[in-house]
Amino acid sequence: MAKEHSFFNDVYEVVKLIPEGRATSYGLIANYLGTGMSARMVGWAMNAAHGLPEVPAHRVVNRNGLLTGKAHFATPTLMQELLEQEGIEIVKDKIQNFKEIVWDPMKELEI
DNA sequence: AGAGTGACCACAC
DNA sequence: TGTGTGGCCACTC
Repeated sequence: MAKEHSFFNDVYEVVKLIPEGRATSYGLIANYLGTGMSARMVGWAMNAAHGLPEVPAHRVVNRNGLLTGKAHFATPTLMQELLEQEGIEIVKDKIQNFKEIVWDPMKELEI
């Protein structure tokens, strides 16, 4: 454990910065962190983020805006519920206006 | 130390 | 929601 400067920590920091009503994708985070970071690693980090309530993993979806990780939440519907609560429209586990609500750290944080 | 796996992404068919 | 394959890096056995 000893978090130190693991990759996960960086991912968590970015995810925590995601504003309400917005969402981002694994690839965007990976692209933002760059450095050998791959989208799979972001997913892996999220897997470790399971016990971190401070990390809104429900705001992280795949590039299509599809809630691929919903199965990993407490309940399969929890992810959608949380997102809808923030005003995000979801149909069939997919964010409708994803490209409009997407929060790209590379643009928002401007490296 | 080699192989398998993963909450992905991009490309080809 | 099309399906299949390769690639990416870290972790586990």
